[in-house]
Amino acid sequence: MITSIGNNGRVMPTPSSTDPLLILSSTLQTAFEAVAGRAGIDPVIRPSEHADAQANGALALAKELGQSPRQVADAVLAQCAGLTDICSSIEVAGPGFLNLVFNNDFLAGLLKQVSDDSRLGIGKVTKRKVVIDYSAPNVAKEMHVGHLRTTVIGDSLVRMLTFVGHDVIRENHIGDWGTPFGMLIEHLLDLGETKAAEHLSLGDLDGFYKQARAKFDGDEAFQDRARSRVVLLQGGDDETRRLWKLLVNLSTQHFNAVYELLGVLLTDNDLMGESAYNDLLPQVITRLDKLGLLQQSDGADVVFPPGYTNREGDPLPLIVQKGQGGFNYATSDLACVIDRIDRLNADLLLYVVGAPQAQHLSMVFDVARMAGWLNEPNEAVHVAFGNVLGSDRKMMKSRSGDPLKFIDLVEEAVTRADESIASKNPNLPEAERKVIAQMVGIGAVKYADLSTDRVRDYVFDWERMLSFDGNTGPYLQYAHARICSIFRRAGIERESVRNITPNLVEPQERELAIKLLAFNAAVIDTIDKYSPHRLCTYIYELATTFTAFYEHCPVLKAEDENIRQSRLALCDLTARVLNQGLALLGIETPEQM
RNA sequence: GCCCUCGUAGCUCAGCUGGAUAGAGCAAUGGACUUCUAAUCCAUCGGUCGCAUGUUCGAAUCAUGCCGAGGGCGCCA
Repeated sequence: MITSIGNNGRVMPTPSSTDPLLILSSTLQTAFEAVAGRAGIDPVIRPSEHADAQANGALALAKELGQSPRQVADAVLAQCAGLTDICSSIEVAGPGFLNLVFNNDFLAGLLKQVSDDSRLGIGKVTKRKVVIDYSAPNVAKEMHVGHLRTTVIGDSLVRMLTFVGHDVIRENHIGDWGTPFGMLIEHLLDLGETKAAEHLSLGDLDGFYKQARAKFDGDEAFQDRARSRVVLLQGGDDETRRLWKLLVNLSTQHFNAVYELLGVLLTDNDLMGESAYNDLLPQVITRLDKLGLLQQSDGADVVFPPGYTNREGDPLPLIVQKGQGGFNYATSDLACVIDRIDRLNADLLLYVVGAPQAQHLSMVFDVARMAGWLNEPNEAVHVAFGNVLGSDRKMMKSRSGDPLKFIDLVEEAVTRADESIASKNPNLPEAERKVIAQMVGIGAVKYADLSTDRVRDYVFDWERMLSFDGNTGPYLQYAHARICSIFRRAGIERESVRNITPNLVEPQERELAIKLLAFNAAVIDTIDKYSPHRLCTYIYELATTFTAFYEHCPVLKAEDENIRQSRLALCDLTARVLNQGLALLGIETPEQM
């Protein structure tokens, strides 16, 4: 099954789609075009509160045709005689809307198609080579809540992009280079390698960093040592490189432990730290110079991309080589663009980086375009996210006060989940409960982060994150667990009901069917905007629609065997979509909780 | 001073490719459990969609200007 995306990023309907709204859209388009007497009319199909769907196209077309919207709607309706296999009812309503009610057999047939499809109706898209830059913790620094966002959002985008058929390259651009390493290496030497290794392997990266920083700030002799150590490091001195590598390895071990605990896909193979681009940096300058883009400003080498100004209203430069001759992050970000496009042949570069970097990245992309390194159809996108705020609504900065350590956060979430499960389901053996608590606790943390619009600031709240009510991970997992429980209790294999075409009678059954068939659209929309919260909203709506069905439509106690079989099929498909949807967010679904 | 993002119910958030009466959850109130796991469901309560003007048949959604919050603005990354 192929769902193609047009160059406007929107989904174009294809006959093989299992999305009833798409099918309706392409079918009604013909009717609208017949009335308009020209091609390219959008019927403007939307979900509706007054019917299963509504077509708003008549209102827009009325002016062009010099008729009233209701006249246009009536004319379109007259063209829809052949639609009876899709819609059981079409009527004109209000100022000129077409209210459409789907034929039950049509919906049931689509459900069967989705059920027969291991991809649950999610089509593959035209393949692109995508490089996604996310997580990016700093060596010898603790991962904190800020890293949580980029890591969790990036991981979920990786899963979705891969699933729809893109070739995805993960890059973890760790901060493993630059001036702080002078002081870090000198501090390592002061402590002694063995003691430093013990210190760092305990995961107390911040303590190590702070000690080094304190010495640097208060001790001039140490400052001198640190500065000359940086020179040695950048000059490629063997012993210095060895010590540097030691620091990097100890840190990445810690990162890997966190990634594994979180169930994030990043591994050592994805490491592409700043140091990896070191050899490319001089080239960036020479190439910009050859292109005539390089200018001198206050002793630094800079490029002036148009459209940026500083406080005084003067053109704002992107500094690519400092007055002292050193490179900075602009240089290395430009090297990244070159490397990702030239060496990796990527055509889409995603940067899951905090919103405060917007101007910097925008300038880097502009300079890359000016230099001809980034051309259509290749594109770079800043997948920006907002700050993590405390309950006081102030930014949670690692500097000020006590930073919330990543690992402590996850452990507390798991502990709380464990306590909840123990109290709600005391018969569950402890070993099983521990496994489930891990899924629930970590799922809660991830879902809390993913379920709000990423560009907005995010209020970090223990209570809400771990609450088992409302739009939370545990609620969704619970809906899934309840379905599994039905099958477990009845001793029925899930696979055994997959040859059944459901019979949709009750309103809750129809609602559930329509929601299930919207999965593909939700995933495509989520990817189109790089906004996981859209998928979260869909899954939450699916779960609430399911629980309404669950309350109103008895499954195992259904009045006859056909209804029972039909409802079992609906349950199974719902569980599969919940499971797949949450999997695309990087969240696991326990079978009981 | 300039630029960017955000402003929706008491709280936390959806909705923003313009469509009918703006939706959830939490909190508050009232119901439904010898259960297909009540970690749930149903109902009630709660909103000048920051303000104003404009575009349009139609604006929470688009444009412009204000107000408020946060962020960014030359050698940290």
